[in-house]
Amino acid sequence: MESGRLFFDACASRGNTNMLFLGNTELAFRGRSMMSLEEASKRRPFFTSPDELYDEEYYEKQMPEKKHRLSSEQVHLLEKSFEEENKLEPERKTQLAKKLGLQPRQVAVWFQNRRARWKTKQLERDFDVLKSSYDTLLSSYDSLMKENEKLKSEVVSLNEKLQVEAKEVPEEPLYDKKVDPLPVEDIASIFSTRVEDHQSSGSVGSAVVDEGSPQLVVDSVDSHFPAENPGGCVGPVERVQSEEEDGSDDGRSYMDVFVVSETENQNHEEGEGLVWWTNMYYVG
DNA sequence: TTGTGTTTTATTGCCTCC
DNA sequence: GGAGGCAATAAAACACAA
Repeated sequence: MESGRLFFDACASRGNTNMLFLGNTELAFRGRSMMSLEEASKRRPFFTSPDELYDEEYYEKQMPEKKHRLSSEQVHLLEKSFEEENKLEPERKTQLAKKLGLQPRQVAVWFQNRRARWKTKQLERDFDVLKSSYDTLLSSYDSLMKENEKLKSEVVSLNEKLQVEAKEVPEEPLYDKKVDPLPVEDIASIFSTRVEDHQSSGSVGSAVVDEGSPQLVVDSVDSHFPAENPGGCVGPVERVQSEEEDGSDDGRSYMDVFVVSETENQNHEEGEGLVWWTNMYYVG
């Protein structure tokens, strides 16, 4: 009784004028109603005031059935039908309604609610998939970051080692040496001289140049000087190797030179020359 | 028993399609 | 303009812990 009262109150409070409670028949109509207002009022008189509803006898006769749940068989059949097709054509709707002993409207409402539930579940599934994908990405991002940190610390450690080693070599680093670079033309003249295949003279990778003048021999074994591009500056380094020092007895004076390339297409930072070291010696 | 949270049934209002 | 779908919502029914 109380629930029925509440039901009426709720409908009234919501201004629900579209509902009629006629005995055991609940009629919902709103444009596409199952039964017109005229038809309904022919069958049962519409109650005139809520007070009438408190009369026990009247209430039992007039009030609508409580919301009832569908039986498990009905739900099972509806579920089976939903699996086949989640939309309901009018023909299928009436067939199902007949089969289940329900109003076609109830079948339609059941499908509608079922679709809403399916959609909610689908959203949950999509969320799970996305979350899993996000977690995987996050995990690989984390490991990349760790790897990055590890590599950075390796760089730092190697730099420290380099600094320690730098202290052990000559106090004045070679690359700080101030030299008067030879003009490019002079270098070009040096390297434009005839270059013999040093292999023929027994010294692998070396070349003897211009037999007439003091000969500059480029020892290509230690050289990283590109033979096809001798542009740049050449400067002597203090070390002049004597015959005694290296134990050789070829009658030649040795000197180390370094070459600073000014070539545009070299791979070096702006303002820095790319330095090639080479061992040269004059043939005296 | 009762309070509370969840599920199910149903309504309402809006929108789209024909 | 009617039919039907959908989102939002109400309310009954149900489940369950305290």
